[in-house]
Amino acid sequence: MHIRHGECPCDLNYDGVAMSQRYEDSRLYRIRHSSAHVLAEAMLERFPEALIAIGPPIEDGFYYDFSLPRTITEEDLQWVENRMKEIIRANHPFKYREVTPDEARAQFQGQPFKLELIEDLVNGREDENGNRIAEPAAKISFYTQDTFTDLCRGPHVETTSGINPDAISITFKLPAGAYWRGDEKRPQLTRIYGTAFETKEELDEYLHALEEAKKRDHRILGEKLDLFTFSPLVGKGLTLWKPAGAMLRHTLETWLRDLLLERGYQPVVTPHIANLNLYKTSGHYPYYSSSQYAPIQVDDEEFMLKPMNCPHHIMIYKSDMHSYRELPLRYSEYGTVYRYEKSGELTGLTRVRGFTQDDAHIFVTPDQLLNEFKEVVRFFQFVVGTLGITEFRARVGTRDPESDKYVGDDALWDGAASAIIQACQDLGLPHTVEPGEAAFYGPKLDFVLRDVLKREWQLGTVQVDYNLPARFELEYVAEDGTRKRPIMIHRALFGSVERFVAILIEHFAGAFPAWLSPIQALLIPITDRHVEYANSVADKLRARGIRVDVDASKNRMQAKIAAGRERHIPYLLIMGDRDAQNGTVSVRLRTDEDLGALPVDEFVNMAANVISSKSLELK
RNA sequence: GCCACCGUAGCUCAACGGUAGAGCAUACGCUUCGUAAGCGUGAGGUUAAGGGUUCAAAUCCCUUCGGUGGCUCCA
Repeated sequence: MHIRHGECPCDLNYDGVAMSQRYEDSRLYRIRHSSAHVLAEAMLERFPEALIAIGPPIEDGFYYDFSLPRTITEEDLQWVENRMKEIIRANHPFKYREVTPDEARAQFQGQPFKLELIEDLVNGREDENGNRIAEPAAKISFYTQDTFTDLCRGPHVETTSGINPDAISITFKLPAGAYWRGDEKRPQLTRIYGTAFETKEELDEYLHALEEAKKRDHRILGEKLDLFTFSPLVGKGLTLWKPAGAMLRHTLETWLRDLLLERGYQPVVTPHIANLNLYKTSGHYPYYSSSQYAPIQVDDEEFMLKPMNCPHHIMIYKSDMHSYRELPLRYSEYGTVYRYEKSGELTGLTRVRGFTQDDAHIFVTPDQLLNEFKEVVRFFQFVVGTLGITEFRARVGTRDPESDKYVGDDALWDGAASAIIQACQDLGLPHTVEPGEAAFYGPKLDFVLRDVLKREWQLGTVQVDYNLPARFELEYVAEDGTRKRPIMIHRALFGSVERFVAILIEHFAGAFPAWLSPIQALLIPITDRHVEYANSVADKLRARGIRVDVDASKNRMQAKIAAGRERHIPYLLIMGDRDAQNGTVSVRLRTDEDLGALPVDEFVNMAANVISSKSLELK
């Protein structure tokens, strides 16, 4: 099945460690599933005309979708939550019953969504959770509690008192719109989210964790740390990087650029617009046209803002004759691209309309494909490993066999997909295979990370492509003198610099490792008469490449320390008379550890060492 | 794009039909202090924009713009 964010935590095995018990088999799962039924019962009391759709457990809770006669209000929600608790306390059993299709149809007269589900079960199309089923369902079953009966396979708790009325909430999250069966062409329903735990303490803990998570949201920290901003006058989804954010970004880019050079990548640079014909040749137009900005008319030609860098790199490849001896040929570029994302899809730095990919395209012979692919995966592992990021999952995106949005013939697709799966197996990389997640030109391996609100975002990607080389008629001269077609690997490790920075901000909660911190040391002269000494120390640190700020304000030292802590600056260097006399700085770490007075050179050596080693520690 | 909610000073928020306020930040003055925020004064807002209702609108209604939570779609 498709795993969408917020659903099915069972497979979300971020660190590859097998979970001791599957979520679906847990008591908590049954509690949440049962809570969804109670929610539906209470909602039907509040809105007797409501149409009911589906209500599954999800990670962290459950939901139920309704078609309502009017907009639901906060008062409605509160009423329903209170009513749910009453129903729970009445201790109604959940009664299971198998029924015939006709009984099912009769039960749900006037409930068109349920009737559609019944027909799909009877005809073997989809089950009630939207999963494809090959055969007609063996049986149709109901669960009934109190006055409410639902089409359902279970499992449930024995009676409603299996749910703790003090450990449920449907008011913690606003209702949302959701399309029937996830199809934007079908009716939009009102989705009520709820959560349930076994104890009130667990619920409170969950709600508290949610509040804490919001504090490390990259949008909040981006404002607080002066990293980036947006302006409606510039345009939504178009990031303005402030000096501190640009410094962070620059540091990341420089680091990766050096790593690329070490690994035999060659830099290339390409423009931000191109003739529409380029994208017609590549197939990006029209396959991708819904996410592209409208063409720009220039004289009698049409140009388009660059939505991806691949065709440009291909034209560089095509500008020369290549020998097999040159391959793998690796072109890399920080390529800024522009994509028209629907307005409701934009989110902070994770989803924007203009972003920079750490893009590269590698041209290989068939023999080289597997090994080169594995090298890219190892490269990704090295990059995130350096940052201490271990929580990600690998997703092999293959073609959806029922969709027509893919180019190229089946044999090539299958060959490419099996190469990717082979590479994962060779590397011992746990992965899921998900149909429908491929690029239009080929299957791919994506590295998916979660933000602080547990939403999934694709970052690094490695894609195998036989199609664009064919469309552009790419060639290399083989050992035997014949012309052969290279295979392309599209790859990005950060994915986009914007999204990667967002994930980093949240991962570190704004307290970046020293080497990434926009300001690495804050110099705090205790009084005005120490400013001169602070400036001389600052010069020494800058000479060793350490990024410093001198707080020469008239604030008290304590206030300067507080400000430095707020900014999560790794090293706070306090200096007063004693330090000026002895040539020392009093070092206080971001962690509040006090290292006492150190000779300036000693501190510089320590800090420079931490920075150059990209250590996650501060000493 | 769709459903819902929201938009008050640079930031975080208050006032919720009756003349727009606080803290932080900023400017100026006082203070010159040894490890989590010294004191004072000033400046800063046609309450996102436009329209409507009302004797009176930040507050109620409509439109547009922007944001948030979802859905859809994606790096």
